[in-house]
Amino acid sequence: MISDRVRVVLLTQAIGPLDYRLPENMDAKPGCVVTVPLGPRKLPGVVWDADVFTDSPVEAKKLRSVLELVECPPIGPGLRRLVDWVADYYLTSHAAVLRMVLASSAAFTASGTITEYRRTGYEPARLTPQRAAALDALEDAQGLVRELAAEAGVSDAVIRGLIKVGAFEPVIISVDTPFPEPLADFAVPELNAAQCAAADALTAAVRKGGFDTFVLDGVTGSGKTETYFEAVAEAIRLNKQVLVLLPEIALTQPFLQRFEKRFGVEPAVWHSNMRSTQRRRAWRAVADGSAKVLVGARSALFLPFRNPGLIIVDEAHETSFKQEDGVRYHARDVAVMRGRFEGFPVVLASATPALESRHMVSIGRYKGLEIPARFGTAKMPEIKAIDLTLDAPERQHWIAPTLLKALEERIDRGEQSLLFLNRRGFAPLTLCRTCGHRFQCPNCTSWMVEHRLVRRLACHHCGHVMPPPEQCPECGDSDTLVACGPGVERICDEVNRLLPDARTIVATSDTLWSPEKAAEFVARVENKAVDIIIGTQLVTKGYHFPELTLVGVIDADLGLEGGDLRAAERTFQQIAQAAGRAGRGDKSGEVFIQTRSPNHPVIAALVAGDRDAFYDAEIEQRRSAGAPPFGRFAAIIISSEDEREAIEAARAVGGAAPTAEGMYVYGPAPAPLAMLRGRYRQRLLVHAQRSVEIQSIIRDWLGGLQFPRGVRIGVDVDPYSFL
DNA sequence: GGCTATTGGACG
DNA sequence: GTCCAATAGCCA
Repeated sequence: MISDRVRVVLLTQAIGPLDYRLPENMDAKPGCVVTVPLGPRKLPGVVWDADVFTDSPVEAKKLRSVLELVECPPIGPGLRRLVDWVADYYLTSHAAVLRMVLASSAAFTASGTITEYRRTGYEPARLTPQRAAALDALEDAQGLVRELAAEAGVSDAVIRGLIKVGAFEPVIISVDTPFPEPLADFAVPELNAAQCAAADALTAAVRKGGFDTFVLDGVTGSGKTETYFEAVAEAIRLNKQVLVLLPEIALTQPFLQRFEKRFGVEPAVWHSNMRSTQRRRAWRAVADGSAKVLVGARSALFLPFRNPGLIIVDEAHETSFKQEDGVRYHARDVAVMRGRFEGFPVVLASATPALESRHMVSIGRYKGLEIPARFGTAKMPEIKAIDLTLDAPERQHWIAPTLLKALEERIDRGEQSLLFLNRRGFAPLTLCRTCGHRFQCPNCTSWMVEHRLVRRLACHHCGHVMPPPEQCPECGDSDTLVACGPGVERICDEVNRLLPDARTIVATSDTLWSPEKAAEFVARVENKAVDIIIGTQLVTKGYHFPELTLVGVIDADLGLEGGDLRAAERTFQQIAQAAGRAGRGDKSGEVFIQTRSPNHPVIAALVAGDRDAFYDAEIEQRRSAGAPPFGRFAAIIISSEDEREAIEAARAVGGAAPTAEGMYVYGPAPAPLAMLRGRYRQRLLVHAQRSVEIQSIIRDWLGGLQFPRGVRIGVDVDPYSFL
């Protein structure tokens, strides 16, 4: 006997999978999207493989019937295994992951359709001359009522009457316009030998199919994109779909242009602030296989590709691939798992691969592909350190004389420069000269950052803003507030004062917040309407400005503070990426790194251009500390609006900590951002050897505890932010 | 006793 | 998540 019972994962969190009866006429296999009754409500869910869950089945008489089968392509087995894996690995619910797959109702909204009609073959009993003429003329026709009436030379009412008696039937047509097909051979570029070798390896893997992971490691300006485009082309030829993941929306615009030059059309796009109709169109086109190439942010990873053949993770070292709220997954790692479950190659492209990725190459799990030199005549820039203790800027200035002189030279020569400082706004801290009051966010443990361009103080964590106060709220003195430290806006001010003729532009997420703004920025720089760009890490990625020959790193020591696990690696990557903007055309580039500790291994490695030595030293340090990739961490964050409640709950978690061989639990302690968005946060840190199954241990540990309402527990597996 | 506020399960 | 029923708290 075939079981008429199905397991349904509801999209509502905190309700586990439930069993339903399948009506006889309904064929809902695992992966099908359905609606089911729950109490008085009607909820969406997905039929799931029964063997994934181990709970004992509910008695048959409790079962209610599935209400309807939603008209949408089912979620395939590979993607279902990925959902299982993500839910298990990142300690979250199937519901939370499935919501990303169904992209908050993109799957359900059936709007954007029109209804056409066609003949059913039924002959109505009452056959007037008009009806007979219509049936005769519209034998194989299909169209809107208006169109059919016009074609048959009768009135709309005749057709409507025929629809009513059943001689015509409705056909639902999607108005979503299909995405144009990219052309694999639209503009095939000339590749150099190193690019060719890498491209051949990738195209061979795409052709062969099956899972494999490649680390495409090419210095900045080496033409990584052109290289992996060959693999994209091969997938298009084989009629397979491709996903390209980018770390920031700001990068999509230049990417789309490069893509169009190579393949003749723009690819489909996916990111979080799309309109719901665009979202629906992209979702459907991915699901029915008509969108061949999709470029997207993290969340595109969970789209239901019908026939996936390749995922490219561009700038794969970027920490923004780690999702920090909701389901805290790492897109790079999930991409690799998706390739494994669905059997296709995954490419991690970067000029500065993550230590983890390099390690996987060295132990033979991933395949390394290197492009060691820049493309064409471009040479790697020369990198020099400026010792700020010897070559100091004036008081309340941040540009050392040597760097200033270099900037002047570029202006004289009509070349462009980039000043890199990873700090938005004017000044990171504002304080009162009289009483020492510091402006702190009322909801977070962080300073209010002055943004002079928009005349506001803003919290970069929760978005709280206030107008710049006239007087100190503590002591009441006016005109005593001073800005401490530099942000990009302040550096821009300094440049404008010292080099009044220079045309400057500030490039941060505040100024390039939309693809249009980003495109405008690119156009201004390319048209040489800008001499000096002052930017955060946003401009260190993806952009290619041939006239840019000087990069100045304002404060290389900034990222090294705080001493988190990846501080050195991140600083190295950021500065290497910033430096990589220089000298990408036929003019050679020069990079100055301002630092107070020129002998720090990170700075020394950058100046010496000795990437491998830095990576090797860093990996040894990780090994001896048992840090990733040799060991693993998980953070347990306990938060509440009430501080005492948070502390007590955290103590309870700490008190119940299990002991396991090779696992250590630290804390609880106030989380590094002790207050965030009005919630007090406590943290425990779990450090374990790789062999320890921390997921099941933490699941059992927290599952056995009860907390007052208002206390929230979040687990961050493989945390990136130790902030 | 009778009223309202709080909380723990069930929901299939 | 939302509903409901059992329970606790409160006043007269």
